[in-house]
Amino acid sequence: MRIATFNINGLNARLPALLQWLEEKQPDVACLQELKTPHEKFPEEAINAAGYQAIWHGQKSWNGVAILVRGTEPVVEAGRGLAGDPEDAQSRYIEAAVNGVLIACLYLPNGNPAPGPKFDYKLQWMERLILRGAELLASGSPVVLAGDFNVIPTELDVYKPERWVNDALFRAETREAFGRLMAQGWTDSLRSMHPDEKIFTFWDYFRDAYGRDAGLRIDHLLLSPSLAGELKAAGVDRDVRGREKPSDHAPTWIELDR
DNA sequence: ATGTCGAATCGAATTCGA
Repeated sequence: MRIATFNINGLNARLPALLQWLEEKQPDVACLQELKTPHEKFPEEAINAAGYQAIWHGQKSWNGVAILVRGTEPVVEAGRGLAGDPEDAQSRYIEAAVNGVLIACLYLPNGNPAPGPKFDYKLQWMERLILRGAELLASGSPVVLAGDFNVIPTELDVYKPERWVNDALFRAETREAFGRLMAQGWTDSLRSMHPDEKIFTFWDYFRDAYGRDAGLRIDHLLLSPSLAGELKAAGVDRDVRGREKPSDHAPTWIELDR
């Protein structure tokens, strides 16, 4: 079973790129973030024609998440939205059960500029995710937390750490909260398969960041303890970032033995 | 500070968020 996460940065603008990648890689599950489209403008027919069923949580202009599943099996929906703040109108979280695995697709807030209200929102959102993570682990179900976490976990995950120490993606508060999530027992699948490699999943559009390989590793697939032993491979489809009209993220994937 | 995208707007350029 192959599960991928891909911040698409505008689903309708990027639909040809998405369809090409799905056709090439045929992941069993694809978690998408930054759809930037309202619910009713989701390109469901094109995605169905590509062989995928989808559930999504859209929003006008910003955010938006979706889970695509290959084949004819309907997606069993577990929920939209992250509990803990009834005032939160941003579409950043969706869960689905696929082949016995609970898949959570998330788009964690960027949080810049920091400090400030956007950073506060990010940290509060992380606390809510930590609570949901504990619930999911307590359920005993196999779980994958997949998405754009907007968190650079360590210095190995950024091309030039000293430039990012005050950025919301790398600040001490952010890494501390991410560390508390990980301490629940999650496995960082990319890092566990490649302990010492510099691996990036995002390259800014500015200043030819991709050409200079000035990237970040901020897209993650975290595995519950019950799934960690099933991890067979993990990687990044880097070349997708180098194509025409690319997203600023590359698809990131794992292969599970199931 | 810079730079570049996508989406939306009392639009044909500007803003917002990233």
